[in-house]
Amino acid sequence: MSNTESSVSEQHKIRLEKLQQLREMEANPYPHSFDVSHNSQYILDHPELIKEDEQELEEVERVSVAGRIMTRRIMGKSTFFNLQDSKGEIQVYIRRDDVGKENYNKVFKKLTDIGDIVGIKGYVFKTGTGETTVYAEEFKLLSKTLRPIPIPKEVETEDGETKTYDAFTDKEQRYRQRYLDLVVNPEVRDVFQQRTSMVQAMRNFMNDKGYMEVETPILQPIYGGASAEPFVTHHNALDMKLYLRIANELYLKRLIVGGYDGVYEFSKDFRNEGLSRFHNPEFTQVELYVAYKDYNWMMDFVEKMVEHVAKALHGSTTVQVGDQEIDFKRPWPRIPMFEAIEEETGKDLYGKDLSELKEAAEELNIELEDSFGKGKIIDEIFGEYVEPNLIQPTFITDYPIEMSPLAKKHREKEGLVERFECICNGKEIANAFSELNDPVDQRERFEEQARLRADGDEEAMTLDEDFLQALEYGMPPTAGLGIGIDRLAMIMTDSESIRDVLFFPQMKPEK
RNA sequence: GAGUCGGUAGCUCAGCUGGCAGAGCAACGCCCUUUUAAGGCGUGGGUCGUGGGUUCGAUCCCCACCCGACUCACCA
Repeated sequence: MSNTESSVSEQHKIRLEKLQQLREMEANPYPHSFDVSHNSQYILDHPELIKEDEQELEEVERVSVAGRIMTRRIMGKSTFFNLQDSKGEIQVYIRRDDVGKENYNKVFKKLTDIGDIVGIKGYVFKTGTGETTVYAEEFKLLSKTLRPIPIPKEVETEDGETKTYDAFTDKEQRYRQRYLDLVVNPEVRDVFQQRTSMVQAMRNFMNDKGYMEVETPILQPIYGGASAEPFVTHHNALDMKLYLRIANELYLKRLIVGGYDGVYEFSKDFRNEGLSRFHNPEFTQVELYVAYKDYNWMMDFVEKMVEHVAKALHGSTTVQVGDQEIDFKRPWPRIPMFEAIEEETGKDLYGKDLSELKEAAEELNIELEDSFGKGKIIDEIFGEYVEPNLIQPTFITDYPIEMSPLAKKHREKEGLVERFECICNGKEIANAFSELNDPVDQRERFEEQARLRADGDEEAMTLDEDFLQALEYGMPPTAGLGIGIDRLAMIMTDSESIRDVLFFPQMKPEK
């Protein structure tokens, strides 16, 4: 929307005029700073700040608060309004005779609007109805808003419930103008606070173990580490094609070759695929690689870390997600993939060849494409019959080798690799292997991927010669892990859509 | 990509069978010094998502398109 005369709303025009008037009376509508001494939450939590009736004014501690005017009740020469800061809301009482006639009548009453950001200095008292309130001795406009903010009204009903009127609910508007969503919907601020707490809990957990947080390239000449369609870009000076990473696995493993015992990275990854309530083109994963460990050790680690996260966020191992209660208390069940499939479908697919798998898939009404190999067919059956039923956190272990070109062969079971996924609420939240460190085997796996690509599988991995070279210099036995941060955040915050845990989800432009 | 539903004032929403565009809050003017959806009296505010069509006349009916939500299919 442009600010041309014809397109601004009536209310916008009125505020532009108010801004002009403020400038003419030399009341700066955008001053440079304001000393804030207290926040709303602190004041409400500290009743000793409240002025007692018998107390002299000089003895009372002064507070200065700042924030946005949310509601206003003007009663002539005095006014109550609610001020919202980063921690919550507090009521302010302001009187003409305390803050000055011009300041009150003109600047505050005439030229200040709901939504404007103001600073207040004064003391804390309790009103006749018992509400802790800041009594304003000084009032200062800190930022004049030009657009009306869609502030909802709240009222407490007789049975003590809070009823909200005119809530800002339009999802499209909320996603496009997240800043307004955050101003107006406190539960949205909570969700993002929890997301940040979750990441911090994980970071602390890994730091406590002595693992090192690192940064690896986002722009990669060869994309790898996952099966996905990449975004492509171009470097002008080098005149070369570059890809936005779809994963950072191969770089972190190079660092394990380099001698670190444990490295991890919270990484934005990019996949050029469809959008849905579980998929955003850019999303966050944490990947962790630990030397001298295997996937059994990693299962223990994941259980401990996620249990720790649940406790850090909710003070308990249980989390309410929709109408399900999910309990992250360890240990979690560990079920080999083929056993899980047999349990749900009655079919034992272990050791079956391609034509037998195709037959089984048809009996199970799975639609197949010609390019599907053994791994893909098994994955389809698993995704259809098993995954959606796994609500409580569960490790599915020992995947077919065809699905996992970077995982080490199983030490006992032919045709399988030492890989697990953690499924929770019907979705994968973690994926891990005993990492393949045999450079000869790894080269063969890449070559197999090349054959799959030639047969039409566009997501098959590309051979990364430099990575192979790194393995040829020797990588210790290593356990590797990836956890989908957005997915885990959805579970931990009981959010139905990935858009609700991303500040700025991908949207089409409005026009 | 397919299906369903939606887009009307700053916000939340009505709008009948096609006949001058409505409400509450917000805004504007006046009154009001312990209110809390404060209150009282009064006033203004609209590209009805966009573009066509039918019609004397379209927010309403028809066609196309844009944007979104949800469901389904592929990827985490």
